[in-house]
Amino acid sequence: MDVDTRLLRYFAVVAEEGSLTRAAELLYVSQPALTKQIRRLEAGLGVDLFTRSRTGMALTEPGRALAERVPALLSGWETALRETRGAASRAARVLRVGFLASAANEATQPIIAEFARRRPGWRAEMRQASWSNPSAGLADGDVDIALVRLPFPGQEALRLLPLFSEPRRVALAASHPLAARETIAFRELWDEPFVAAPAETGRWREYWLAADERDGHPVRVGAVTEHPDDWLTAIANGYGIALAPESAARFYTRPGVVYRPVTGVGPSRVAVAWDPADDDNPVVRDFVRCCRDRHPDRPGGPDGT
Amino acid sequence: MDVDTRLLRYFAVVAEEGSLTRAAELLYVSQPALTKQIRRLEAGLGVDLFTRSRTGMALTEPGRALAERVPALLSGWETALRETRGAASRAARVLRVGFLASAANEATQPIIAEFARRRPGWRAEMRQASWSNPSAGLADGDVDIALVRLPFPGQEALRLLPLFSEPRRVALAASHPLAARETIAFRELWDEPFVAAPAETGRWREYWLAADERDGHPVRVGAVTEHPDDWLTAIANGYGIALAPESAARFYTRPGVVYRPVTGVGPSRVAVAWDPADDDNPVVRDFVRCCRDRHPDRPGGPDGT
DNA sequence: TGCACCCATAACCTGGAGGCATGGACGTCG
DNA sequence: CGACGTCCATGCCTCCAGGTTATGGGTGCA
Repeated sequence: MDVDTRLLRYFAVVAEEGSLTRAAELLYVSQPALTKQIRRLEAGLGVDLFTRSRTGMALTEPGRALAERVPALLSGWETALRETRGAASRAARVLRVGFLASAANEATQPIIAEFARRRPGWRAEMRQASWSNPSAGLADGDVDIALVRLPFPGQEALRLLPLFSEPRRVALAASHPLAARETIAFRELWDEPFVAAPAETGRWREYWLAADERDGHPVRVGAVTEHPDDWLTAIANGYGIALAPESAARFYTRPGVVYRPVTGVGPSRVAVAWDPADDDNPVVRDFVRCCRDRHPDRPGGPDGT
Repeated sequence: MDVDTRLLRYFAVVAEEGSLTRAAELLYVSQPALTKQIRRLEAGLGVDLFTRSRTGMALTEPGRALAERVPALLSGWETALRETRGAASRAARVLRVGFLASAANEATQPIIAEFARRRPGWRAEMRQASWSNPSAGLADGDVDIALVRLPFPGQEALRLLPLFSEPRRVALAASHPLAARETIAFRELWDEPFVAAPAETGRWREYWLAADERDGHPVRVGAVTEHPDDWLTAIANGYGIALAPESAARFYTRPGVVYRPVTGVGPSRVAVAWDPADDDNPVVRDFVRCCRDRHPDRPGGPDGT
């Protein structure tokens, strides 16, 4: 009997949630579609996987047996997928470089240029990640190397080479009362609503909300965004304010959004990160060397191309 | 990205064969269908898996990476499938008993009856296997225990308890010249065409062609059959003759087919077989005990129900 | 030059997977 | 006790994926 990994994912979620309705929401499909799929799976196996009741779906004994195996199958496929794509980019002499919007800013261009010089024939494929993905795809194996901002969850499992740090500023709507100020102390912002990263980014989100610099004062979240565009829009619309690296003031400008120096929060550190499995990968090593050689020692001064 | 195991199987065969045309034949689909599927896989992965040429399909480097992983994924799924079905039959108190057409014949009924006595609440689900499957589904995990005829390929990996042996006879068309004879010496049959089992059954097929009792004389195969019905038809139509256990003369009769004693070939041995992993399975042990207790010591004498 | 062998493409058909609306069982609460 | 809420199942519709046959287009070989 053949199955689709999608079907296995569906099954796994239903098994986990114990409810078709809830699982359907998580999976972004309609409940009848899930009903049909699960029944199809059961029919194909010739086995009842769940006992239905008003309280939901409970795994049967054979259902439990299947549920034990499915995660390994799915992650096996994910691994195969990653390996295949990794092999493809190696074969094509492409280094997949993930970066967070606003990660390296001015530093990026010289690093890429240096890499092109050091590795003729190779191409660095730049992939911008959304803020829901603070490792910029490295944790998922989608890229070979990444330019990131520390700290982020999962960084312990990666190699990290810090490149530089830069002060953080606060971005706020031009119409905001504090926008008139030259400099702002962070504690003045404790009660402001913030534009935050998605919740699943954990420590990363905390860091940009400066949760550690609030003396336990709770955070107000006015909006959640994943991309610079939404972020700027949310700030311009006054949904909230946000901390941002100094270089964002040069890279992400928009009428109605201003950046102001802020005291009382630490700087942001930029690093290059890679998978320990690539420690011996000469292309990755070269890229890291490019980063070390080429990161601007003075984070100011955009240098064009 | 989601995939179907079917797609992975397709890919594996194309990778193995190095040719869409040949793979399509093996998979019983049309060549354009395979073309489309493989291209779809490549598109989904965003990776070229093969280089096409007039000589066929050669794996690329990433294609090779995928091909290395796929067998493990497929067998992982097969395992999950078996475990789930096994759990289902345990939960339903069903012992899946595989048997070859004509394996135990008269012995089967008393064994089942004894099992019902010894394990009230349990049910023995009898599954007749075709002759392309001499382990009666045990090798594939489709059944928990099997009544088989020795020898067959793969028996070394199983537990076997021989139950009894019975002489072999020859089945031939009533119109066959030798049908008039009371007894036939096997060497008289060396040049006769035989009705054989499918080639993939290896040693099992050999045994029923009595390849060892021919002094190297080559076998003529007149027809290949998988089921008793085809087998009887082939013999009645004169496509060939065949060896059969003595009990087949009682169980598989048809106008135009006669059975005659034959000298010069060894007897056939019936055994009960199970997976070593089930050595401690009390239900399997019970069934084995039923076999030991209940097999007819005198293979003759049909005893009805 | 014509053929044989591959793979790709085109046109068409069917079934499966999705969506929406609704039904039916059952507990809960006013 | 009846109205409602919460599940999962069903019916109907649409659309796409996967299959088929027929055909095209390279390329080596006789």
